[in-house]
Amino acid sequence: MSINTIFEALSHPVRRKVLALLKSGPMSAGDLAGHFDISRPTLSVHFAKLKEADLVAVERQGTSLIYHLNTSVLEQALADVLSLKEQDK
Amino acid sequence: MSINTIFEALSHPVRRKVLALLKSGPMSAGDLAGHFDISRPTLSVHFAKLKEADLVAVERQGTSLIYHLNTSVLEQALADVLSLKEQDK
DNA sequence: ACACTAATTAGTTGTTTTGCTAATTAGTGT
DNA sequence: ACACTAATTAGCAAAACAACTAATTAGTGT
Repeated sequence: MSINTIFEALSHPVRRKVLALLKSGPMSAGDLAGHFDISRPTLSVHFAKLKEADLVAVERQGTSLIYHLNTSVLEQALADVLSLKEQDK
Repeated sequence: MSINTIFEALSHPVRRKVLALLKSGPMSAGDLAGHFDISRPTLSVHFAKLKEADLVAVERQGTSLIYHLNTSVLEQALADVLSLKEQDK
């Protein structure tokens, strides 16, 4: 998992807000969508980027997809920034 | 200083590398340029974004511009992410 | 004033990202 | 099998970003 992927994921306000919302606990895509003014498909692409960076995990619950914050990945990324290391360029 | 500006600044690998280089101490634009394969004007724009986010400070020394890492701003930004707050959207 | 060096700003171009609507996949219930 | 709900993927247009070259600004020395 490249630190670039993580920073790319963190670079958009909507995606950071998603993480902030998930901090209080897992939520379905639909519940998350309720907090934004953008279309569901657009939001879905944001979810995909967070997933690609491994910042969130998904689990299906019936017809819903439940998103969880992957706290450890986020914290590791930040620790890396504090020491300002770059695994790759 | 918006957290969005800071994240936008942190989102590019070149800009993160600049911060990493400045971690060992202040450097001139020219010295920094020696560490990259991109043109000076392009790099200059990267510097401007770091400055806009207040992640670095600049000081003129003769004909050179010396860049300093603004450690406290960086650390505050990361602390904010750890708590995942968003000052603005 | 002129030349020289350091660095930035301006203008342009190609690429990447974002966001939309439409279409598709997946699961549940009848 | 069909309808219904949840969410994603596909395809496309608009906006934002990054890179280049050329031109400009700023400082130093002659």
